[in-house]
Amino acid sequence: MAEIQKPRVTLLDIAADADVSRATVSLVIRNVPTVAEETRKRVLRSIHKLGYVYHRGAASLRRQQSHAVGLIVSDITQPFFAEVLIAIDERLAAAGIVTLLGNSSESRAKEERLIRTMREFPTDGMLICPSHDGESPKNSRILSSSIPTVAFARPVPGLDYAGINNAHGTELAVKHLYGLGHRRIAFIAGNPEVSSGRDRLDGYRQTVTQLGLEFDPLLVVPCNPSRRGGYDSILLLSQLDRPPTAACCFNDAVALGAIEALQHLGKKPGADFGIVGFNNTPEAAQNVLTLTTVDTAPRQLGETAAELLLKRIEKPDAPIQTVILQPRLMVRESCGASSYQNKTFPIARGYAESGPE
Amino acid sequence: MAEIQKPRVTLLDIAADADVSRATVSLVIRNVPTVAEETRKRVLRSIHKLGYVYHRGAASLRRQQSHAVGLIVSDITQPFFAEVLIAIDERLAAAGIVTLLGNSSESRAKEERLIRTMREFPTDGMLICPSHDGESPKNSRILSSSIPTVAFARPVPGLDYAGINNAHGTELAVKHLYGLGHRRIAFIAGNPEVSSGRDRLDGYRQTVTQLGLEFDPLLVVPCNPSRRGGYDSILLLSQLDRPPTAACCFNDAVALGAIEALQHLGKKPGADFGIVGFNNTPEAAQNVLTLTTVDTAPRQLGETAAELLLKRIEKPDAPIQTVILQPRLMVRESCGASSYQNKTFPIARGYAESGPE
DNA sequence: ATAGATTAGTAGATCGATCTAATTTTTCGG
DNA sequence: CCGAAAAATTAGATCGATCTACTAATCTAT
Repeated sequence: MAEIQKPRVTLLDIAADADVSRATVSLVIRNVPTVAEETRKRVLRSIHKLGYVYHRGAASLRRQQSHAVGLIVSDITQPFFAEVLIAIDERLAAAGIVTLLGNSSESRAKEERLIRTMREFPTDGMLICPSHDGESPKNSRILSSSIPTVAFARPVPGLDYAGINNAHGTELAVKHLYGLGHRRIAFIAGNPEVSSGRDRLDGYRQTVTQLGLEFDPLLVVPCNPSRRGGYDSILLLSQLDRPPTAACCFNDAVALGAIEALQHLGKKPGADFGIVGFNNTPEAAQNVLTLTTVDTAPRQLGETAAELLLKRIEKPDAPIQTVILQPRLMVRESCGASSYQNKTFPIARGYAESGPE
Repeated sequence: MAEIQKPRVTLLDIAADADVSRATVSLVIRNVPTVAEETRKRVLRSIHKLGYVYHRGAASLRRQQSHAVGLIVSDITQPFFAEVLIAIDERLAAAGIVTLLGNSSESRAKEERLIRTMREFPTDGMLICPSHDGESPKNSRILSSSIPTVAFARPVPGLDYAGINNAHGTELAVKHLYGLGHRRIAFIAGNPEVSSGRDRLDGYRQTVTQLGLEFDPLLVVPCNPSRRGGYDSILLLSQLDRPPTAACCFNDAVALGAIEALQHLGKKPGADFGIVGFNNTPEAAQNVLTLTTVDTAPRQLGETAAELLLKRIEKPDAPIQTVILQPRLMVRESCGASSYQNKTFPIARGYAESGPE
């Protein structure tokens, strides 16, 4: 069944078949209007007949642009980044650009290797979410030294940047809880050493102060940014002399872990205790007690980043741009808006709807 | 600060600087041993001095191979696929191959577009997890018609295939539950129309029969393969005249939803009711009640797929190969091995460990 | 010392598409 | 029907690295 390795069909083959020159075929392919309608049709027929496949590589070499960009993400297994990535890919595909993906796994060494590979490819530009310690000057030098590059989710000095207003996110969360009557609000902080964690903590601290509440360091619990981290943090907080009545969480996974811990302690999340998540990942809506969370609009972030890159490629010398997206609060059940205690139980649905496998 | 767009440094520039020919520089770059040590050093010095960046595109054109392969995945947001993808990427990177990622979002149209783009690029081969209806003859014709291609996770007739033994996975799960004394075991089935769902259901049915248990269609509940689906399915099952005492689940998300529902109904999962998941995603271990689950070893799957592709590229005419990985059972708490009711509570850990953001 | 083998280095063609500059063909006013 | 302008087409150079085939230099062995 395996066909014999036939050599690639090239412009020259088409040209011979359609009885025109290589150049004319190229014009037809690129839809240049100076070709007579009749020859155009003849060429197209030959292209179809011989099963011609365009060779981007060759075109890139001559044109000095590849219509490919590199995309380096720090951890592809995170739902937030997966969404960003999809949005970037879709936006760039719409502009006729192919995306080369690299996953740095938060490793600086891998990141460097990826950057090198992508420069060699060569790509017309790069999108990067730097690995944790990405703010070192050494890295930014490497980045800015060559092709158009845009940072997203985590800023890099000297590069265009698309990010979200993390501080505003926690501000929304805290104010929401305050509005529901909570006066002791914990912050389950994740890792406050990465830029997103730092900014979210800042937002928490400032808002608490602004609302005239006491800023109590005991209410700030750093944790592993996972379900387990959220679970453990609630246990810790419950042992305080003056325990909190609500918590805003570093991300949705932490929030879901927190909910689990509360249930375990016999508390009713939503009714007895308010929980706000961060990111609005799909599981926030799928959870049985749906999660009130800060929607960081990953798809919009991806689209924005892609657009910044397209602009930068077009005008390499334009001044550096920073776009910060404002998150919104998604109010659901985990703060008591409508507790699941009163909810009618759903009936099992069929499997027609798609979802994770 | 923006440097002036300087034209690319090429072999010719290096050659001029090191006072040798283009060809010699090329030999040095490719580490061909026929170059005298002294000239080699001189050339390397010039390369470093002028900041030369290798141009893969140009090399690919001449060599007729790109050292790039396409990777098309049906849904990158799923943790299982994200893991597979990382493993593939790492294995190929070790072989000096760059991966072009495409996400088809389970859409046939996108998949076709991606295949075309990757053929144009051109890539030396492709790895594909076909979108749901990927077993149609039309698709397989497109795939097999040109470059070396390997399917993974979902088979495509006529292509090399790396997959997991889904039927054996549910067999392990059912037998484990049987061994613990369960005699009415439900199967929360996800979507039995995709190949993985169908195979898992087959494994369930055969094992149940083999063990001499009654195959009761009421115990098979198709559902949305999400937490919500698992939750709803347990509610449905609990209303049966003769409810089950255990369930094996289509995947970990379903299993976690099921656990949530059991807790909600006042049952103690692990003690009163056995639950087995599928895939061994990170959340299975991170859950408070750790999940007994079928480990499908996504990283190993990825590695295997990558290796199949490397072999296929090397020998395009070798007979088609299929590698099926045998899953293993990860015994944790959700079947009563050691119920979390007796577990000491963990103390909150610091944020030194890395984890999802 | 010299033929023959080995080692080191190079000129020039080549991969496939595109660009430039030129040529051929067509159109059309007078 | 001529000649100029416009339209359609093309030859040949080019992008950057690699390959083939060849030359030049050095080394052996008799």
